[in-house]
Amino acid sequence: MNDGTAPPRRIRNIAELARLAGVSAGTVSRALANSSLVNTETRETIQALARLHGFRPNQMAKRLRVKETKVIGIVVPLGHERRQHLSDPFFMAILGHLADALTENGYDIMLSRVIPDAEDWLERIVDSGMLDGVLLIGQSNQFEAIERVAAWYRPMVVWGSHRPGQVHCTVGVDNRVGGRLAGECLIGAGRRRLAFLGDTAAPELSERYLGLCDAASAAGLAPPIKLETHLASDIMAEEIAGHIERIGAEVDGIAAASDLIAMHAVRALADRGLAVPGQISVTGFDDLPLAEQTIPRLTTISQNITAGARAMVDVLFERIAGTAAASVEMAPTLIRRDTA
Amino acid sequence: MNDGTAPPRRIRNIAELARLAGVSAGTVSRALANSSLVNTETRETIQALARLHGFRPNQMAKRLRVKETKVIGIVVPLGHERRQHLSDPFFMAILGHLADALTENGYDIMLSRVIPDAEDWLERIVDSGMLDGVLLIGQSNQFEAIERVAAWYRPMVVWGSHRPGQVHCTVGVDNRVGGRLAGECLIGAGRRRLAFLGDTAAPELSERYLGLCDAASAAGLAPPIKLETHLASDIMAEEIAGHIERIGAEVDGIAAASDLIAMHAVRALADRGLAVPGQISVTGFDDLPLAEQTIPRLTTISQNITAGARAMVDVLFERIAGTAAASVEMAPTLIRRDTA
DNA sequence: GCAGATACAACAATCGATTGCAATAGCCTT
DNA sequence: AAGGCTATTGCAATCGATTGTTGTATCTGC
Repeated sequence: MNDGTAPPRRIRNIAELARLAGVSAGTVSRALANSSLVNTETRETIQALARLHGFRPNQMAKRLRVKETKVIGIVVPLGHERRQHLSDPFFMAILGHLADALTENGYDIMLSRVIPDAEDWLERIVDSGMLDGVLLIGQSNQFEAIERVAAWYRPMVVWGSHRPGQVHCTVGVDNRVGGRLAGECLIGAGRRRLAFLGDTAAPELSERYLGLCDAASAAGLAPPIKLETHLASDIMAEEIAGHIERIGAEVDGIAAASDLIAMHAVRALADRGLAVPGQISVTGFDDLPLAEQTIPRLTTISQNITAGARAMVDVLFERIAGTAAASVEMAPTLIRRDTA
Repeated sequence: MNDGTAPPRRIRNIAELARLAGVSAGTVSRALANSSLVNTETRETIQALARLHGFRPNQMAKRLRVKETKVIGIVVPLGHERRQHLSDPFFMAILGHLADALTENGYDIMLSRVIPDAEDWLERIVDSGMLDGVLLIGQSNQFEAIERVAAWYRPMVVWGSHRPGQVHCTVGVDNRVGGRLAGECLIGAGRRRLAFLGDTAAPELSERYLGLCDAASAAGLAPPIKLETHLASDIMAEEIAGHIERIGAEVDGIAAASDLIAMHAVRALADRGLAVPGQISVTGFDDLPLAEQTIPRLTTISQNITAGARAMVDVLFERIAGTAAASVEMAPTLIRRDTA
């Protein structure tokens, strides 16, 4: 009655609309699905009626019936990190790309940040009946749990490291090579006393450390110091500051486990009057868009997040379709900028 | 037969488990829900059986039946931005906090990044039957669409500006005051030729610009120049560089619409040999964790994202419960650091 | 004018759980 | 011993759609 458009009375289900249209529920369902089984005329009548009342079929019911939810779970396990780091820029970057790719293909996204305390956390997610597939961002320290589930659940792809013989399907860069690249860069810049800044509980990060060791030993240097750092950004800052304070002049080259850590390190070094790259060189890891905008610009190892996200989605779809698509391992590259 | 634990034969639904346990489906349902209606002994038998077979009831079916999905939609409308900016650090920061608060309360999160081309994009989300409530991050240029839906859909809370008389419920800072604070800071630093760097299509950002104008006119200055900038980070960089190139010496104070924009601006200024804050002052907006880690540290307007996210969730729950909770407007504060 | 094909729509089963109600058995009370 | 409780469990309806099967006009060709 308001502006020509008729009563905004809300319709709650197909049955009601069917009654209104004088047909059966089945016919309405087919009409809304644009099935050619229903007469063009009635089809249009019904669609018009639906539009008029702003009716949209309940997705929950539909999905229950057709056993396809069109929802993909994106899960971030925070095993070695009680504190949230959903706001970690790397995660955000990859999430953005995943969201793009999934949305394009008509899938919705269910986001879970999980603190794996319940032991069967992954089973619970995978088995909820709400998801057609799962993308795991990072292995954290949950390698076992992931393997266990991967043994019977196919549509799952994990961002992280690939260990020979593992069951679950991963997409990621060769972290060991990445670590080596960082080391070679530092050594090439004349640095001899190296340190690794990060948390080695996660396999990805531990591989990077090993790569750094490879480079050091190839150059005949002592194994790099390991400086543990949590990933939650608030404590990270002071932890890093503490490390820098402590190791000060003992170290002249820092390979950070991520760009974010590298940024904090550069900041902390500046606070203590240590010039980067004048006195100390620093490398990051990830090559986030941000890395190019800092002062000084970060020298870093590129993960090609865009391609990685795309690969994860492609592989996932293949697995949903039934193909047993294999893991993807990409080559990291060194991006040389200002800090090393 | 593998290690003492019995056959891993998978059970697909409650009926199957019921047959196995020799009881009816209803009893199994109650047993798994730990209802006191079922005998303690049988209850435990059933639970043990479920555990043994790794059975977990289908959530889709449950949720259809009880008409409560325990899922909240977090939606980012990209009306004035075709390109994705899910990776925008501000969005990521608030998403992290929202995820915490929702997960704590037993809710799952459905993430949608929407390009509102379909006209009824929001109706479609809200009406899908998949969500108990919706959190909208930013109004973009979709004020009308949001108002239209808010007229009949209660459990929705929007991060953004509150215009007098609007229907939909918002949580956010007073952006106009924030803009004024930025302006006053720049003027207090002796700057007289101001510019606003950002996209004024979104109401939040436009308010910030107006606040900046307030400050300028109060100080008897000419209205600040408006420099339009897209929010997608890849084009943002060159756009900002272009602006800086063009306006160079004409401007001595820049109020950026966000911390990210401010960072890019500082970077672009450095590239052109303009010292910050020596020759030009810059302010950001948001006070992301990052703002403290850049070199030089960003002077910025704080949004208190933590409190904001918490407030959004609180208000949303009240609205889900039926209370008509009102909008929340927080006061922004100036965080004085190095850039202005 | 009739067999057979065609087009359309109604009927009813199904997806997998939840839950009000009815039924049964065992126990207590008087 | 009969009536009344209580503790358990089974039965069946329900949530809201989808879809295979069946039924009935209408139409075609001969």
